[in-house]
Amino acid sequence: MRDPLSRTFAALADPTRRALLARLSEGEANVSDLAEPFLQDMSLPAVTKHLKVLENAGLITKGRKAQWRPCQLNGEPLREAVDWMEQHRIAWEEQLDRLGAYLKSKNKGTRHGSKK
Amino acid sequence: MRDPLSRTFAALADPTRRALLARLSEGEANVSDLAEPFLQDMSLPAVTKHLKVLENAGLITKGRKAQWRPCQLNGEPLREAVDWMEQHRIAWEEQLDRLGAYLKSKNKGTRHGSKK
DNA sequence: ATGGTTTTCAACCGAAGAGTTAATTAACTA
DNA sequence: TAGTTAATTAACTCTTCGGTTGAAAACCAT
Repeated sequence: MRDPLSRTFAALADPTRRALLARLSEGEANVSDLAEPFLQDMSLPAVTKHLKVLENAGLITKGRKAQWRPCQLNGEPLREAVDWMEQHRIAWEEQLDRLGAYLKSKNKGTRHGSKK
Repeated sequence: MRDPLSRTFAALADPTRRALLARLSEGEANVSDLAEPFLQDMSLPAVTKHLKVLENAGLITKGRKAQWRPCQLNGEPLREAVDWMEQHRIAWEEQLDRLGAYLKSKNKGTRHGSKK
């Protein structure tokens, strides 16, 4: 079994699941509501499985109202994933900045980039 | 073949690959440098494959210097992925805000939550 | 040319993913 | 009780993933 961050990213690595999340970011919805746009492409059990993946990743929670399962988005895992990415993306940008500063300082003493 | 966003998330859904990226966010490194911490857990070709996945996702670029392949992080796909996530995470938080506002307004007229 | 490094390629294997259909569960409704 | 709707489970197929080992490629140094 995988660590939470891996499960989050794996869950996001599928366009159908991202579309489900996008739909849920507009508000709660039942399984059949969520499935409706996909039923020409895949079966209902396929959607159920996708929702299970999202649930296992903690990205959604499923309630119960009679025979319906109202699903809600849960943003917390998203925040953690964003945090991980930002941390390294920012480090990457700092590298670029240092490179830029280096190239600048290299041309400082020696006028317009004359060699040596 | 998959869309770029899916490839990015899929590439991030593995702890080895995230560790490789973390290492690269501190600066450029060769394949064998990158592989070194993992060689007790897996073979060198396994690391090569992971790097290939990262490269195909556009998260790293590989240069060549003699027989070495200096790898660099590329943060752009990270930014796109973060954008996608933030967009929906924020929508989710606005839901919470609306819910909070609703609960607040519900208790406005009727003193301390008396029921009807 | 020979030999040593660094890295990749090829072929294979088992496990996990994403889909199917058919059957089942769980709740409501007449 | 019988029927309907919503959703899940089971069993199966096919593909992709993550790893292996062994060989090959590419480059440098003697």
